[in-house]
Amino acid sequence: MRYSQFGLTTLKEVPAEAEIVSHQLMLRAGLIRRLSSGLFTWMPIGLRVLRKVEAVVREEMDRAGALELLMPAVQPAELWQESGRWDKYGDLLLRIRDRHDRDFCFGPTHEEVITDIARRELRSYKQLPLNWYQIQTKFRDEIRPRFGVMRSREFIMKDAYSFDLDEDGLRESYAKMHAAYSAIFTRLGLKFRIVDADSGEIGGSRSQEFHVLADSGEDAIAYCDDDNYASNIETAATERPPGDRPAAVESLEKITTPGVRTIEALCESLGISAAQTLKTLIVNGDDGPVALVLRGDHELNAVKAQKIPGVASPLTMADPATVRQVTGAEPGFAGPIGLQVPVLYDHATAAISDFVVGANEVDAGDPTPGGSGTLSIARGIEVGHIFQLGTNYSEALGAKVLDSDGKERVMEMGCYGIGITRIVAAAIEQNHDDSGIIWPDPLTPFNVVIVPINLQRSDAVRTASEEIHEELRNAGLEVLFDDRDARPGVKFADAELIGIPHRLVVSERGLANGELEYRHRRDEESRNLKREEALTLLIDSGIT
RNA sequence: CGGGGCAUGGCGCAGUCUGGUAGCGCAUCUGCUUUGGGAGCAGAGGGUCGGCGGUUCGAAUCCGUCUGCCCCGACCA
Repeated sequence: MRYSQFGLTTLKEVPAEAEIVSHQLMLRAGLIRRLSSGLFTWMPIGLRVLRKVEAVVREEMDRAGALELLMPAVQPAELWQESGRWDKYGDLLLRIRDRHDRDFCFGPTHEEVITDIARRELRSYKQLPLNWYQIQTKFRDEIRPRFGVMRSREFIMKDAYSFDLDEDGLRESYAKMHAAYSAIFTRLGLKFRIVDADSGEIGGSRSQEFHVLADSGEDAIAYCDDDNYASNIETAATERPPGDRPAAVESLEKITTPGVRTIEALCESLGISAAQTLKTLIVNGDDGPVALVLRGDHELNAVKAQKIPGVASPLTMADPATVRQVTGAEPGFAGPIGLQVPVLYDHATAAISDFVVGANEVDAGDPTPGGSGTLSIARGIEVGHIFQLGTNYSEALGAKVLDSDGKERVMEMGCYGIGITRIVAAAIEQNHDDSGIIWPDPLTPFNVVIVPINLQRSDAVRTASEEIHEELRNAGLEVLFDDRDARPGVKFADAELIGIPHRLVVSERGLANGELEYRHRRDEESRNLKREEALTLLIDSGIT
């Protein structure tokens, strides 16, 4: 591709609307342009990346035996009423009315449609197991779209739905998708974690999320490299539990928990449930710090908390130094015992006894965060989610098959999503430097960029550049040939901004020695290589 | 939806408080020079200052109203 004919415009300055680095770089490198809040156009260079993601996903889904289909983006209200979600889904659902006053929605997900297909198409257990998937544009009317394509309203998702005769089958289908997802994110060159998640409103028994690790991630996840433990840090708010507090049966006892800073880790190491612990949060109050004590499996509700007299509004957490001063311990080991500041207990704590709390002590042997064998907290971007749905939808819509005994059985369903558009942003969050994007090979819009020096004046450079362009293309590489009449600095800067992994500089100086200058986007220095050596390096590098 | 902010040429901004013929940088176009890290000189084009209404001799500027966008929160692939 000739740069002069590619219509690519890059931005030198950072657009004011972009908060996080991936959003900034996607705008600057010309991958996307915003149309309206949460709506983006994928420009040619961005679309190339998007297609790469799709291709990998498609290949691995096909390999796992899933079958691609394409469902309508617009769905009739009746199906959603049948599943009960027309009323339950809320404002996230974009509702549309047609000229006959019939209600539709722009699909935010496709459980209803696929279940409808299944009940029409599937009659016998012999047709199972079956896994249908599609790569589709979804719409969720997000309350607050932000971070560019990371949380947009319109987005592209790969969603798959498995159908099995029984739970064993479902577990097998689920395991296959688990493996396929791992393969996909590995192939895309992304650092990711699989975390146990709450299955949320969709329901079902088992659910795991695939998170690409990035500081800007919206979810906090706790993980341990040693035992593959990982979990999303999630929340639930409750009413005051009924009944009286059971009498304590154990006496106060001090337990040492080196390196254990989170409730999850605590429960794991002690073999208890989070509901049997209390956590103590130090927040800023109107007159100095205040301690808030919650049940360990609960999350602080900031809106409620800041309405409490004495608690500063808006709610802010005390900084680590204050926590140390108030509790005499590192953050993570705070407890309500013996504190000299006001201590407020959430009503849910009133109903439990024999609980575990922080003792405001620090263990000398605390390993550093991220050290091997200890729990770490990272931020992650959720790019995939797999669920064992069970019979929620098949039951509601009556999706049944006959088993080998000729009896009707409601099918067991699983559903499996991957945020295609979000992956592009996540990949950039993980792969960039001060100059711009650094594409992993599987995602890059072009494998190699040719930067000729003095193209307009040097016949030697022009001839050589054209030949190299041709040769690399014939070898199956995607080549961006920067044939613009621009100064070298401009071309270098753009090549780095848009993140092409391999760069070849063609200059008179080099050609005189039969050499090209090669530099990988991650390299500090460039290398002068004999022309054939350079081309062979690219062609043989397996980047096609 | 609650709280905060912004809206001036394609992008980034000044001008608004204190009303008086709209400006800067980048980008774009033309010519000449230049060509290994975002060139120089000369010239050019491009803005009903988000919309509507009001105050005023006069409004980007003051008042009202609507719309859009961004940030914080609940929600979420």
